[in-house]
Amino acid sequence: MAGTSPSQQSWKQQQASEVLNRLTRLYPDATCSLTYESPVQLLVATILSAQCTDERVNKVTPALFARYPDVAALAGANLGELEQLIRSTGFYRNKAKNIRGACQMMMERFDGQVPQTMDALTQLPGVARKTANVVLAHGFGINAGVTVDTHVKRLSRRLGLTVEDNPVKVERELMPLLPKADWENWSIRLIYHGRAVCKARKPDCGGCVLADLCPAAAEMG
DNA sequence: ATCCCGAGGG
DNA sequence: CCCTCTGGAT
Repeated sequence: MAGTSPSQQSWKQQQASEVLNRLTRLYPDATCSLTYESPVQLLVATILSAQCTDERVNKVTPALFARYPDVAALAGANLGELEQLIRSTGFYRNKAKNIRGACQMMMERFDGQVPQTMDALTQLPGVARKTANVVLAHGFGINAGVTVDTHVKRLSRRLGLTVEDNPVKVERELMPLLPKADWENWSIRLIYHGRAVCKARKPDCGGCVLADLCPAAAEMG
């Protein structure tokens, strides 16, 4: 909603800044934890990461990329074989169809390359803003938006920065709170912290460096 | 709002 | 059993 007062917005900016400062000290070397060697491999790994841990994605991608290493190979993949290679990541029928379909579209419309704009990337099947933001930021160094996955949404809500549930609305609220150069730093470190401390089910507020400034910490413990 | 979907934890 | 994991399309 557009009912945010200037003082509330100012508080959110300071909150976001302090959160990022502390998490940067805690996770100084945080990076994308998916294994890949090219933009298309990053795109495929990111599609596979939907509702699945990156650790599990990294278990299937070595064999997957050995068999289908690039856009052309993936565009011509046998669908059943592709499904079996990625089966353990879940949603494997949709993911296989989307991976092959995205690579076929890249062959036909994008010169066999992974496109480098939000508009083009989100035309690919199985690619919306979250996946596109990851590819743009880590594959090409382009800060197009804030990557909002399940962790970023959960922590941003707990920290009092948004009450939205829709990831696109969460992203729209987060973007003005941070300098563009910090957008991906924000997402990466919230993901790290969400995995290790601020877990969905049983958050470890007692061991959290953000507890004193987190509105949700008092209620949880 | 619902579906896709497997694996691991509690 | 239930919930969660770097979502997206219908």
